[in-house]
Amino acid sequence: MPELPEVETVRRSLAPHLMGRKIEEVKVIMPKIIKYPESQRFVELLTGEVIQELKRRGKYLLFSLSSNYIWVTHLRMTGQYIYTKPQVPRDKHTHLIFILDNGYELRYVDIRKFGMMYLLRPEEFSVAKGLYTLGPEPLDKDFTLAQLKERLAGKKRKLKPLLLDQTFVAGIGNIYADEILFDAGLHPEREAMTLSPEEIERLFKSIQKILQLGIENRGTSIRNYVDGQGNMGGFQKLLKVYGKAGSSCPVCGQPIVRKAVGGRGTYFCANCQQ
DNA sequence: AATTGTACCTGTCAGC
DNA sequence: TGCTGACAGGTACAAT
Repeated sequence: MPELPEVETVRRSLAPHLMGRKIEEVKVIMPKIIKYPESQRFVELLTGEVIQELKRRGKYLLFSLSSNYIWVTHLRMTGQYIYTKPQVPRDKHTHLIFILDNGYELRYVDIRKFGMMYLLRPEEFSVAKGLYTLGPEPLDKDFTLAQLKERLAGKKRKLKPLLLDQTFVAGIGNIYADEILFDAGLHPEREAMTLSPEEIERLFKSIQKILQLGIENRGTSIRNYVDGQGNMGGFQKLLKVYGKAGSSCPVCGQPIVRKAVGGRGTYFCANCQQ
């Protein structure tokens, strides 16, 4: 489900409620969500910890704790964190519950159970391989046009799979990849090394613009996504190509097409995107 | 080394 | 009404 703008929205919606909160109890209903350490150890270590800060890196949420441990979560397709009062009925896909010291609890809900959690010391970071190998953060100052140019050079790969590769750039998923490529006027099957300097600049600007717009609109809710308070996002109203096969391109009026590219459903305008 | 395919799960929707 | 298959905001790991 959640890509960079959704994870950032979850972070922002939870941070004010969780900062300084002590975790009084951890209830594990579905141990397989916990990847490391073993679930009993995870519970022992997390119980009594105080949440200091809530950070994001790519699509990962990072809770820094009062000890030097970091609680790492990836929501994958359908993971949600819900901050709520205990008396509110639980969704049947609630897999972990974190009881807080202020009468609230944080629930981890995940229909497809693809999500994962780790509790790591800084020197153990490589245990979460995907986090360890993450590429540059696209909205950070150190993500530059020159850097993108360099990373694209000599790459024969198609743009769509490249944007989805988290070691290339962190945080872009299937929705935003399609919206970025439409905004940049670039075909999802273009080989990366064939881009002109002017096209690379368009891609660079569209990556930042579309992700920023996604955050400003509190993410995209098509199926399951909600933030930490259970609120839907608004960016689904602004999508131009994703999920719009058969409707007309907002720029030229030609029909939007759907095609599998690198195994993922891909939407684009074959006229505007070359 | 770099791609591509497959597995992990549950739910929904279209077509018969 | 079922049933069946395709598809879904993702990535780890195996196989080429």
